[in-house]
Formats: sequence, C-alpha cells, structure tokens
Amino acid sequence: MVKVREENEKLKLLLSQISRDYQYLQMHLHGLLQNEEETKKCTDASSSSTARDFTHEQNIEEADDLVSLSLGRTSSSIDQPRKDGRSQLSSTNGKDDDDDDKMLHGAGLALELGCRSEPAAQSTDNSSGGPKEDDQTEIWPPSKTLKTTRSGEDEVSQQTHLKKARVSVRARCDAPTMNDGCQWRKYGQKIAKGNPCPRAYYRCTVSPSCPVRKQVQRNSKDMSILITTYEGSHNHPLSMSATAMASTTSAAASMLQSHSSTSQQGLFNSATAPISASTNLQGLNFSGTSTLSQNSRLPQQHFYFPNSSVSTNNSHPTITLDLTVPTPSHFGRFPLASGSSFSSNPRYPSTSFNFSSSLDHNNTLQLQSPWNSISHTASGYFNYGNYGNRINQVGSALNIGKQPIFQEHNKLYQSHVQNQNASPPPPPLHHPQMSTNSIATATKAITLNPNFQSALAAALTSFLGNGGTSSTTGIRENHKSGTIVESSPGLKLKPSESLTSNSISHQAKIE
DNA sequence: CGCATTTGACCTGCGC
DNA sequence: GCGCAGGTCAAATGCG
Repeated sequence: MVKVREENEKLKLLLSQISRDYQYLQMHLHGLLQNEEETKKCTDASSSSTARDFTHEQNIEEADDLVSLSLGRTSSSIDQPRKDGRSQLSSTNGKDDDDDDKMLHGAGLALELGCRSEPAAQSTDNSSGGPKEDDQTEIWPPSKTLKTTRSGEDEVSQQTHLKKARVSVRARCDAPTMNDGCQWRKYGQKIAKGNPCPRAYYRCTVSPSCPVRKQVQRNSKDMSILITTYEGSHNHPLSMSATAMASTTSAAASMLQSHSSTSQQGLFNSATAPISASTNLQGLNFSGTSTLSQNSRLPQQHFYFPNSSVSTNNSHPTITLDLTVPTPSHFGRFPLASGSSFSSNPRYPSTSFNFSSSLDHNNTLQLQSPWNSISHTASGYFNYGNYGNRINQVGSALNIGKQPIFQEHNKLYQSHVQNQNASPPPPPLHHPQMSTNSIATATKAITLNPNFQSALAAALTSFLGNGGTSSTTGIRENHKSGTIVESSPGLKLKPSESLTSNSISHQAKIE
C-alpha cells in the first residue's frame, strides 16, 4: 500500500505537471491572441470597413478551425453558449470579437473524448437542450457555411456534414455483426452495387435520439471480412467498450474533418496532393491537421493509424481501418479474438471485436482499439512503450488480466520492469543505433510534447471515464525518469477536469 | 403482446 | 430531366 501510494503521488505529480504545461500553453495562446487582437484593433481604426471585415473573417476562420477539432461529444462548455439561441460560429458582427476570443480560449478545454459519463451530457434529461442541441455538438464540420448562416439552417447543415465523416473498420468476423459494445437496431438492408452480399443498416438504440448509424457489409471477395462503417457520434453515456469505440471512431472522424478543413486552406502540407479514392496509406500520417497547433504556433500534430486508408469517394470522407492485415508487433497489434468480449447485447452473440485496453509485446497500452495505439517506431516515429512512457492497465474491471495472453504480457512486463530498475532501458531491437542519450532526449521531447499529454489524458480518461465504472482499473506508467508510476483506485480524477484532449490518438513525431 | 427484423416503397443526391 | 444507386421509412412479419 505504501508503494502504491507513492506511485499514486508520482502520477498525481505527473498530472499536475501536465496541467501546468497545458495551462501555460493556453495562457501563451491567449496572450498571442490578445496581442493579435490589439494589433487588429489598431489596424481597424485606420483601415476601411472592407479591410476590417476581411480581418474579422480571418479571425472567424481560425475559430472555426479550432472548433472542428472537437471529438465527438463535446462538453457543456461548448453547449453552454448555444443555450442563448445563437450560434457561436455564425457570428459575423464586430462586437463578437470577445466571443470569438473566448471560443478560441476555451476551445482547448472543449476538446474532449467522444463520450462523457456525466448526466449533463445526456440528451434524455437535458432540460435546456434537447436532441437537436446534442446533435449539433457532434463533430463540428469545417464548412464555411457556418460562418454566414445561423440557427436552424446551421443545424441542418452541420448534420449533413456530420454524416459525411465515416470510419470504416475491416475485420474478420463470422457473425453477422461485430460486437462493439453498443446496442444497434437494424432498420434497413440493401443490395449494394458490385457486392452480392447485402448491406445492413443499423442505428444506435441506446438513446432514441442518438444519431449514430452503422453499415455492415461483407467483403465481396472475402466473405470472412466484415466491413463496418460508423457514422456520427453518440449523444449518451456508453459502456466502457462502446466508449472506446465511440472515442476512436470520433477521433478518426474528427481527423477527417479537420483534414478536409485544413487541406481546403492549403495547410495540410502532406495532403495538398489529393487523396485518391481508396488509396491505401500504410501508416497514414495525418500531419498538420490541427489548426490549434497552427494558430498557436505549436508543433504540428500527427495522427497515425496503421493499416488505414482514406477514401473520399461519394462525398463521404471515410477512413478505413483494416484490421485484417497482420501488423508488426511494434504496432501494438494483437489478435482480435484475444480480448475481452463485451457482449452487452445478447442479441448479438457475435465475434467479439476487441476494443479493450490491452498490452502488446512491448507492454504498451493499446488505447482501447487495436488501431489506436500510441506505439509506433517506424519512420522516425516514437514508441512510447519502448522509450519510457509505459502505460499499463492491470486488473481492470474488464478482467483482461485473466486471459493468458495478458498474463504472459504481464510477466514480460514485470521482468522488463525489473530490468529497467537495474539498468537504463535497452534500445529497441528495431532501433539498435539509438543511444541512451538519444533515448533520453527523445523521451524528454515526448513528455514535453503536448501530443503526448493529450494521449496520456485520453488514456486516463478512457479508463477513468464512465462515472467510475472503471474504478478498479489501475494505470501503470513508466514516466520519463524511468521510474514506474502506478495509479491506484485511490486516484480520483473526474473526466471533466483538465483531462481534455484534441485527439485520443495523437502521435508525436520526433524530428 | 411487445419488440426486432424484413422488405418493398420512397426519398435524395449525383452523373449524364 | 432522367436514371441509377445509396439511404431511409414503415407496414408486414417473425420470434420469444
């Protein structure tokens, strides 16, 4: 208990440090924006009204870009301003400069995971809002129409755009549908062109107003492959497994949204070349998608999805996550059938689609979904697991540790921890040339990288979210110093407090 | 009887 | 404007 308490304190220190870093960055951003506004005001005073409008237009564009980073469900901090009946995105009046500034300032706080467990986030008992208000707070589209339209038309427009962002998952599954932890009701079936297998349409039935849909279809060439396409974000609390799915798909969808917005502006440097339909980008690197970082002059953010591809056909930007392709171990992949089965719906005794937390061979935390790993070492990317930031879930409520594969992982982890305590972490096999110094430097860079902090926050939120349903979950982390920090159930964290993220799958890129 | 699924009809967007 | 394909609706049907 003493040891656990000490580790708990260390983790608390880490979190406080992260919070301080975040606050510092936020204040820095705020300061920059204030300076910018003062400059603008001076400029406005001496310039024509046309120039003033143009400047403000730019300002609003920045605000839109920030909002577009929102992951799925947003917090009340975003809903709140909308309760007065006006769209904060649509304001074009000069007097709303303050609002824009507030929004810019608060955008970081509003960037959260796809699901909240707080009752305030529910649409069913939302006295001030309603399904419509919830719906419009999903993935915010980057559409420029938001800047000039208001209220009702806004909602329709946003909904239309929301439906266009999709996340497709390919996985081998014998059952009619994968069990992703959510409850679905089939509402239609259609024979799609070019595929003899019918496409089934499902909608989420956890909440009557939930806009999430999914399509399930078998691969025409390989019937064992099930293609599940998710669309939208849940507006209700979800189970642990469903939260993981919602978070990851929302993250991917958000990246698609932000990608499209930035590429429109020519800021998505690696994607200024058009993304061809169904181009398989092994190790897809979403770079420069965060305009938050762009606006605040922070380093670009990179999102990594192994075995993923982006398709823009049918006006539906879709990110496809191929889980049928075996992945190198350093990607942190594990067999789909090896994880916990979240059979929340007895009607779907299907093959379990593992969105649980897990350990790969590097004992690296799998952020809930197989593709959502923060572990990657290829092409200059950094493996958090190998270089010191080791997040390990032990004894969670999911009974993960009961499985042989995890027991084996834990054994490996324990032995590895012992080795680490005795000596500095050895360089990974696939990076034999990396020296201890470079490891330390890279580790420092990672831990100082807000992306890592976001990923950590997302990981913690994923485990600690859902109103304490994961109270038995422990998170072990090997921080930059190489010491093991392990949280205990005694660590009290509210998902709504400071644990915010603009992506749960941020990938820091070490230049 | 209630709920989920099935399935044909209908709607909508897009390309020609 | 027309046809096609994707997507949705809702009455019919099935099941526990």
